[in-house]
Amino acid sequence: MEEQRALAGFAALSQETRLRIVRLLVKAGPEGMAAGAIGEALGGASTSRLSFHLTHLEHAGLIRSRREGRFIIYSAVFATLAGLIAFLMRDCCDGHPDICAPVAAALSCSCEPSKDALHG
Amino acid sequence: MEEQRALAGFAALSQETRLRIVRLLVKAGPEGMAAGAIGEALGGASTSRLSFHLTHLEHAGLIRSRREGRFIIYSAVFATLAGLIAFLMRDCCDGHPDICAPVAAALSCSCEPSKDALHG
DNA sequence: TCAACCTCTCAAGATTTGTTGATATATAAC
DNA sequence: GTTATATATCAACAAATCTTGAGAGGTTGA
Repeated sequence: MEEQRALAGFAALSQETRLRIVRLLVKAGPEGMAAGAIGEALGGASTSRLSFHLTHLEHAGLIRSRREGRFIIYSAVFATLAGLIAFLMRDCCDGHPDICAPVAAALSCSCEPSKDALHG
Repeated sequence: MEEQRALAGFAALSQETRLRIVRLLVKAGPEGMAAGAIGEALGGASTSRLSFHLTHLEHAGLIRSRREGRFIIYSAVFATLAGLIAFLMRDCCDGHPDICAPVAAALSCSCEPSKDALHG
């Protein structure tokens, strides 16, 4: 991932509504959610506001959309999330994995609900 | 990590100069770098501008500072980086690790220079 | 104490970003 | 084909953010 793309990604995640949308879609997985359902889960954002943020996120490559009948379904793009993390941590610690081990630990923890020390 | 802290973190990372500073300090490791050295590496940002962004990053908890004589040394706070990633990916995929595995792969790759598929 | 050095603070102006309300497009049902 | 549903677009205003330039705080060594 190049710098400009990473900047767009972090900027997209730096706004309350958008961060909530991404987290919602990360939980939802590949199936995704309809725009309306996202708006409901977020508790009543106006459609124009929601659309503004969804467009912003899609343009940043963090989410993607597909049409299903009247609905537009959004889902998280995990490759972009992975790219952001890799960009941030690339060449970390000058090749001393022990230093950034906690970062890796935090992530594997998220993927395995049983070890929930960091879930609270 | 709570939402407001995560938002502050992503906002801090969403600006070109600040993202470069963080990546520089991630590479530098716990030893860190003096403010002046950071400014030089970034290629001539004015001291007030540099100080503005360093303060912003420190306030977001992404970096920390210590004084050494005339110099102020900044270093990355890896726990905060870990927290951001964990916050973003928490409860991902409704408990199906296979879906977000690429994210974990991207990170472990960063920590082990030998597997450099994502380093280019 | 003085001079040199390193870094921070402040105020003003320019730029970017987010919200609102009205309107437009697309699909589905009758 | 008309109406209802779902979502996107646009323009205007409000608010947050970044840069610049001037100046001030500490620290060191003579």
